[in-house]
Amino acid sequence: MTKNLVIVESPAKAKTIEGFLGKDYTVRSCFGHVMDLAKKDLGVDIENGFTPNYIISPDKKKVVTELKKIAKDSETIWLASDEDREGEAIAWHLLQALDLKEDQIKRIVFHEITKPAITEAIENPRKIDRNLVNAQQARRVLDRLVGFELSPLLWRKIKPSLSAGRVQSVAVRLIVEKEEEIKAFKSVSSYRIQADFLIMVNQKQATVSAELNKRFNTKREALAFLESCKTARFVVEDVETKPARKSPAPPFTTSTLQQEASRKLGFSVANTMRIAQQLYESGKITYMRTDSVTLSKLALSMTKEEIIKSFGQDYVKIRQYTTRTKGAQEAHEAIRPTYMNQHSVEKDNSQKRLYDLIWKRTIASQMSDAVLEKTNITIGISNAREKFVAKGEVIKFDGFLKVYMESKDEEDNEDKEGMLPPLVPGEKLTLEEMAGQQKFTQQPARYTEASLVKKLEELGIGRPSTYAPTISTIQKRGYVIKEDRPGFSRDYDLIRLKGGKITEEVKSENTGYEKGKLFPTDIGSLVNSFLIQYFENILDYNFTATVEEEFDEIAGGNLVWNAMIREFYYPFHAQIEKTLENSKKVSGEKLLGQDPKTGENVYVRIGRYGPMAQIGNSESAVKPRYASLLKGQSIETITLETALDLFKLPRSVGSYESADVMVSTGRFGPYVKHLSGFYSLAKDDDPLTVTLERAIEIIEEKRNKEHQKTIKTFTGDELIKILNGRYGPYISYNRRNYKIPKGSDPAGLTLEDCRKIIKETEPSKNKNVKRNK
DNA sequence: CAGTGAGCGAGCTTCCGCTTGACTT
Repeated sequence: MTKNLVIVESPAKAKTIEGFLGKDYTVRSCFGHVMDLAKKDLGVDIENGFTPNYIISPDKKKVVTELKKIAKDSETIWLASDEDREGEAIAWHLLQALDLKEDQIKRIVFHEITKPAITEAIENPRKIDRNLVNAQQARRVLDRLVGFELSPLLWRKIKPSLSAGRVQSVAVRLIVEKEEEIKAFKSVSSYRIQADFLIMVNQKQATVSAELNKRFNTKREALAFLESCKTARFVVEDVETKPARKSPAPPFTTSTLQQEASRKLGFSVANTMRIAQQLYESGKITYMRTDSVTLSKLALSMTKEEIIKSFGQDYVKIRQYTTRTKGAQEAHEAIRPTYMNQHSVEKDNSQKRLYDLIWKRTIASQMSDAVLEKTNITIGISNAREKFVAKGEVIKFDGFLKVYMESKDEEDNEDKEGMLPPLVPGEKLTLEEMAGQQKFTQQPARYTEASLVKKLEELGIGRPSTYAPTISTIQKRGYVIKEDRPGFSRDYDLIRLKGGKITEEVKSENTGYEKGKLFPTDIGSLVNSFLIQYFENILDYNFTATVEEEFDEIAGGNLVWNAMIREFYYPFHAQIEKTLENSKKVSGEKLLGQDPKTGENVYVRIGRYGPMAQIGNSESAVKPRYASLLKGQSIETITLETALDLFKLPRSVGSYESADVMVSTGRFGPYVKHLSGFYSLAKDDDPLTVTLERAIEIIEEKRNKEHQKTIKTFTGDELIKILNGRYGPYISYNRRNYKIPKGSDPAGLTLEDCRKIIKETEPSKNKNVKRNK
C-alpha cells in the first residue's frame, strides 16, 4: 500500500519528482486535462445556468482507471497540477474523475522542478481554489459557445466543415489584413547619397564611408547635388564619441524559442516544439511550454558557475527578468538546459542545434552587458548645407556577445558599422567616389509562422500550448497557406561622381521574394470578411484581453462565472440568429466577362468544394459548366483567359500502349489517367500544357516505384502482395493492409502464411478505417 | 483517392487548452 499518490500533468515531470520524494510517495501523471465538455451538441446546458456537461475525455479513460486504482490504496492524494487556471481545473476534474473526497486530497504547486521547491510545496498544501476553477470554466464555456455557434453558421452561409473561434479567427484576420495592407502599399523611391573619402593614416591610405543626412526625392535633385560636389571641399566638422551598452535578451519562453529557431535555424513552429519535446523527455531541458522568463535559484547559480569557469568573473551579471507578456500565467520556469555544465548534447542534428541555441541564450542572459563606443563623424560640404555622416562602432568589452546575439525579423544589412579611422575636426578629406542610389520603401513584411506567434502573444491571444496547433488549424481549414513566392525584377538608377565626372546607369535588383510566408486563401479572405461584417466584436483584437479581465475578476471571487457568461451569451446568440436570418449565402462571386464562344457570363466563386469557375448560370438556356480552380490560382487575381482554360480539362494528350492518356484535375489535384490507373502530376507540371512524353514519364515513374515496393507476389493469388511501405513491410490484400508479425522474414512468407495472417488480423481492421477519416 | 457545383435529405463537420504515445501504409 502506497501512502501518498502525487499526480502531476507530465510524465517526464513525474519521473524527476519521484526521485526527490522517496519511497513513501508514488508519482504519476494524468497527461493534462482528463475531463472536458461533451462533444455532442453544445456540451453546455444554457437554460440551466450554463451548466457544463463534463465527461472523461475518451483518450484519458485508461489513465483515469489506472489512477483510480492507485488512489484507492493511497492515504493522501497530492494534486500537483500546474499553478494556473487550467491546472486548478485539472485538479478539480481529478477529484471527480477519481471519485475522491475533499479530505483525501491536498493541492500543491511548484514553479520549478527542484528538490527544495518540491519539499516546500509538500509542506504548504492548500485546498482547490474554486474561484480559479470557475475562471477556467468561464474560459472553457465561452470558447465552446463561440466556436460551436459560429462554425455551423459558416457551414450554412459559406461552406461545410469550416470553423471559427476566439483564437483562430483573429489569427486569420491578422494575415488577411496584412495582405490588404500590402495590396494598398505604394512604394516610393528616393535617392540615397553615399561617399567614400580618402585619408592618410600613418602614411597609409584609408577609406571613410559616409552617408548624406538627406535623401532626394527625384533623380534631378540628386544629380544637381552631385554636380555641386564636383568642386566642393570636404572638412571634418565634428567627431562625437559616446559610450553605449547592449544587454542580453531574457531566457527563452515558448514564443521566443519559436521565433529564434525560425530565424536562426529555419525551423517551423511545429518542428521546434517536436524537437524541444524530445529534449525535454530525455531530461536535457526544462519544460518547453511556458510563458515565463524566470530562472530558478538553482539554475542561476549553475549558470553563474559555468560563466566563471568558461569566461571569467568579469562576464557574470546575474539578472532576474520580469515577464511583460499580457495574460502570462507563469506556471513554469523559462526554457533552459537542465544542467548548465552540459554544453551540447549527443543527439541528432536538429536536437543538437536547438539545444545549442537554448544553452547559449540561457548563459548569455546572465552575462555582462557589452560595452561599445559609438562614433559619429560629421563632414561638411563647402558649397552645400547638407552634411555627410560616418558612423562607427567599436566593441570595448564583448560581454554576452561572446556567446549569443538575438536576431531580428528584418535584418537591416545596410548599415555595417565598423571601426573608423581616427579623425579630428578641421581635417580635410579627399573625395574618392560619390554614389546616389535609388531606394524603394519596403512593403510591410508578411507573417511567418513565428512572427504570427509573436503577434498573437502581444495581443494576449492563445497560450504556449496552442500556438503550434493554431497555426496548423488555420492551414488545415484552408484559410491560410504557407509558401514561397518568387520575387520580381526592378530597375533602379545609380548615379556616380568619380574623378570629376558624373555617370548614370540603370541597374536591376530582385525584390519581393517570399520564403515560408503565410498568405490568405480565397476562403480565408471570404470567411474573414463575413465574420468582420457580422461579428466585429468577436474578431476585435481586444476581445480576448477584455474577457481575460473578467476571468481575472472571477478568479478573484468578484464575479460569478455563469453571470459573466450570461451577459456575453444572449447578445451574441441574438447576433447569430439575426445573421442566420438576414444574411444571404456568400460565395465571393465575381463576374469575369463573357465566354467568346457562347456569349455566356463567366464567373468565379467559392463552391462547395472550394474556388471554382462557372460558365453560364441557372437561367441560361444550356446547363452551366463548372471547373475547379488550380492550385496557385485565386478568385482575386484570375483572368478571364485563365479561367476559360480550365474548361479545356479533361484533355487527351495522346495514346500509350494503345490506350488513351487523359489529363485532368480532381479532388487531389491534377492527374494523368491511363487505363484504370491514376497518376498525380508533379508540383511544377501544368495540366493544361503537359505533353504525352511527360505523361508517360509520370506513368512509368509510378510503375517503377510500385515495382520497387513489391517484395513478393504469388501466382496462386494475384490479390495478395507483400509490399515495402513507409513503416516497413506489410501485406496488401484486396485494398486492405495487414501487419507482418515481428520476427518473421517478409520475403520468406508463403502464400499460406499470408492467408493465415490475413485471417487472424481481420477483426481489428475496423479501427484503422475509422482513424483515417 | 480522382472529374463534384441542381435539389432532396441523412449525417457529419466545429471551439481552446492541458498532456503524450499508438499507430499508420
